[in-house]
Amino acid sequence: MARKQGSHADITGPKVRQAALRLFARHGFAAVSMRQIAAEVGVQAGALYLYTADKQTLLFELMRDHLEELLEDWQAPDADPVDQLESFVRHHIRFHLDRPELVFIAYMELRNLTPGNFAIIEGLRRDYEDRLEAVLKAGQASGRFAVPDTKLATMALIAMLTGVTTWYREGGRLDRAAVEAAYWDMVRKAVGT
Amino acid sequence: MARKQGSHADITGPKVRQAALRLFARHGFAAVSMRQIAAEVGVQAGALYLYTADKQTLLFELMRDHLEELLEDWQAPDADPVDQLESFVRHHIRFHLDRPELVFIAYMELRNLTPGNFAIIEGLRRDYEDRLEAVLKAGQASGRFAVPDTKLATMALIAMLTGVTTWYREGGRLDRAAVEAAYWDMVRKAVGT
DNA sequence: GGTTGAATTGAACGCGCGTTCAGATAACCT
DNA sequence: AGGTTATCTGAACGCGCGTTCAATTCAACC
Repeated sequence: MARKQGSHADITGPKVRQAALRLFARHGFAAVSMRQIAAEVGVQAGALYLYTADKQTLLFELMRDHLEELLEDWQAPDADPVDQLESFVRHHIRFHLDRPELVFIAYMELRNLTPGNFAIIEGLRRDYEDRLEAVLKAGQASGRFAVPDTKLATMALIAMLTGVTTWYREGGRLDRAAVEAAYWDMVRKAVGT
Repeated sequence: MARKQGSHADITGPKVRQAALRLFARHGFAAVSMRQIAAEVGVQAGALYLYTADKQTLLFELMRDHLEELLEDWQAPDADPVDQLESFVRHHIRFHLDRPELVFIAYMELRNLTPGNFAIIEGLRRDYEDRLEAVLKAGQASGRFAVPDTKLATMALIAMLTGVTTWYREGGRLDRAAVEAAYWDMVRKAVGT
């Protein structure tokens, strides 16, 4: 059987990535087989290789696309460092709460990347960290912030904010606006502003 | 060959756990085989089953022992909430920097636990979170702290502090004392004290 | 020095893995 | 209607997996 209705490639391709995303996030890259992904898509395992070179590439492209979208989606606004920081915090929380599975994979499956792919992903991640550090440095220089060390503060704040995905549940005690506000309150104080 | 020198059980047992710890942390539970662990110990795969019921139990006991040690190692001092919080922060950083591999496993391999084992580990983790939240609640009640939400603040602070293991390297730009001090400074400010 | 038993080997079990590829199928084009 | 081509199947490849267990080895004991 093939070509049952319209062009299947435009449908199956995204389905493969979506199934891989779901399964990798739930069970981990190494614990998921190509046959499981194929079953989720509704296809035999061999057909997956029309849409990805191999399993490793499937993982790598999920992570790369995620980080590239993250980088595209936020630019520091032309404002003072405090407003820039608030913008960063609110965007980070929104973006991450919208993509819990991608966030999970991008942080957990680094060690399953080949060295070459790892270097690329790590570079993208560092670009993102540098964006935040630039804001902190600007604020520190202008005397608006008082952080003990901008690099350490960058890592500390990103870890704190990203952690929201580990506990936040839709429909829980706090809604997104409350979560955003609470994190921003803590970040604001932590940097001494 | 057997019993080459003294009692081997006392030596091989810990070696098995150590090898599993190292390999699970480096490559992930699902990506490590019993044969790899055995090779690291210097033994055939079958011999591992003298020291563990199965691979799952090996993972579970590493995580359980780690969390139980964490819980045993810190009790809130009889002091005001600010000092309790400082004690918690400094202990958390020290304890985690001393055991980066266990920390990594305990946070990353949760999804590879069977449901029963997962429930036990999650219970231990919640006990630890409750310790911090109790401090925050006490500080909030006495007016020393001003956090937006004690549960959210608990999760935010633990995520921030645990993140230290992802970037800290021995012999790097900052030593442990500086790291401890910097995190405490940010935590102190974040809770509004 | 013979016996015991803890410690380990090494082979075996059935199974699923990632990946390849020749062949089948069905939608499209002329 | 017939040919073309994108899409997918299904079988096959060699390999390593977690786990079991009879047989073996050798330090310790009598």
